[in-house]
Amino acid sequence: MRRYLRERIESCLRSFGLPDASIVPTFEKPRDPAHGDLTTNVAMSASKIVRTAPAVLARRIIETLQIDRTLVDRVEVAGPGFINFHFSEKFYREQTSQVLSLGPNFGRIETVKRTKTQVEFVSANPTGPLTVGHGRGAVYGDTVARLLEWTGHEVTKEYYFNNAGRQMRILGDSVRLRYLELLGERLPFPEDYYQGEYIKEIAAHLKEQHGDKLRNEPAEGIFKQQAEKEIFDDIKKTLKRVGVVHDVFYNENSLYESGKVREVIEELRSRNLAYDLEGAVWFKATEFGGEKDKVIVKNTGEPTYRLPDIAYHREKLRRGFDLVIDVLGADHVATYPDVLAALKGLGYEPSKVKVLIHQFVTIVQDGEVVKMSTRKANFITLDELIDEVGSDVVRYFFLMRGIDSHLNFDLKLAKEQSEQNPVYYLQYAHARIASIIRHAESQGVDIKAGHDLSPLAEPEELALMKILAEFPDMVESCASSFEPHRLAEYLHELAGFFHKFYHVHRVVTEDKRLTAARIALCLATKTVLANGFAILGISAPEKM
RNA sequence: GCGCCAGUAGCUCAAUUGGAUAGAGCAUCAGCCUACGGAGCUGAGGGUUGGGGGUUCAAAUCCCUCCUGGCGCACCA
Repeated sequence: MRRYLRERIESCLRSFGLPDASIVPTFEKPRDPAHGDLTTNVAMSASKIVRTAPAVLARRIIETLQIDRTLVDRVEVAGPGFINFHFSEKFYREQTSQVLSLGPNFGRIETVKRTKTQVEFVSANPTGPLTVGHGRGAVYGDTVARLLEWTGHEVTKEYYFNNAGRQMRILGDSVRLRYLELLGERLPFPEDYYQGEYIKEIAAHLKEQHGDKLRNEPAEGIFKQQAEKEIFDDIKKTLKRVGVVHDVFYNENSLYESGKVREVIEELRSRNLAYDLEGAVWFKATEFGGEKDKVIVKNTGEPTYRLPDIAYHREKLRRGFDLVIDVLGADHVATYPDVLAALKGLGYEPSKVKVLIHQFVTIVQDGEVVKMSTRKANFITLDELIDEVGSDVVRYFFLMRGIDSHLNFDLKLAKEQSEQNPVYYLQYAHARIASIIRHAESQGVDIKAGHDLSPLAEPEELALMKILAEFPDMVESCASSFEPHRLAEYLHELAGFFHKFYHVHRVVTEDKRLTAARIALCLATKTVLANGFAILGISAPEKM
């Protein structure tokens, strides 16, 4: 509909002698329903170019405008120069029919050429269980991936990790020390080692399998391997519990083994973007507006994290992705400008990389803020959270808010209120519809009969049909702005419109025509709810 | 000191990305069950959008400045 109106108005502007693309009309849904179904401010933004008062220009536009009057009832100029469009009931009935005929695909954009897109998220190294903070990134990244899949992207969900390096060495040694403790040795356990219980469990498994034969094994051998394996298994299991499954696990080590890291250094050197100083290799970040140059290889010969990050992102673009999305926590804000700068320096298009940063989750338990640190193991794990409130609540809770805001997660409250969590408001609407349909069937109503929607004319029915029609635009706009929380809000509103409709009107009555029409409306609502839930990754219960 | 994010109702957060009278959920108060699910519906109170300046037809939204909180500012990841 937006596209149609835009095209009509553009042709109208052309007839006034305005060059193409000098003004692109945009539409929005007015806050106040009295202002119509869609509104445009085109007359206000064009008034300067045409040197005409906005209201006068708006009037000229609607006089010239040629549109299908069976779809649009009324066009009017209002306020300082808005042009408001009031759609016809026929239009909304057609949209609702669309929902029914497209079913689970309503809202999906089918394009001939799908954009090849990668979403990288979670990417926590296997040093411990996922925290609630990881959970936010996991659920958010996954939902962005789902939104993109719905809007013409071919999506690869990727997890980048590193099982080498200092932290993993410490992890292996932590397990070794716990293992030796189990063998009865009394050894000091360093404070900066991994304190969590899970380390002891891994050590216990090793003792079960190998007895005391590992007494003289080095930390980096079997201890580290076992730790990595068990922890990674747990991470994947946890992710799966909240519906997150990655397509690719990309190991940083492969970038060294294939020589990709070395290539990057050499290429940067040959482009005069890297130089040696005090035994280290530096990247000229200042060439790209950075504050200072950055070390990419330490004087020990070891690369900093920056270098493989650059190599990895270069590989992403080489792999042919048109759009690369990185979901990062706020603690990584400082890292990506260097990567983007290096990509540019290497001749790649940095605008293909979109970095989405989510703010931290603050856990509040018993009125106290719990600081999270994997090493100190005083965190609430994502797994524990799922145990407490369930996957649907976890996902919805994380998705309800914009990623820019700090998320205050009062654990006690989440546990106590899980019965009346906002997500139930949505799911209840779905279950209620399912129940109505069961009831209708028991009364002998043919659910699959054709849908003649013309008996629907009550305000609550029209309001419901209107909001159903907005779903595709909503999905598209949430996908392009990477903002799932707006979809969550939309679904909340939709559920509200349904509850109101239900409260005022009885669906199954003696009037067969009306019953059939209202059942169709119910089915359409159920479909849109279910489609929205599918994007958010929450279940659509038939019963609760 | 510098950079990024935020500051909106008692609390947690929205606000169609610059639009018309700033909205929801909890919480508080007052109502609604003889028929399809009351996990619902209706209504009330609650605001100088952190402060101040600016930009324009229009600012919670953009710019400047100050205040407060979070996260960063490694030859850690």
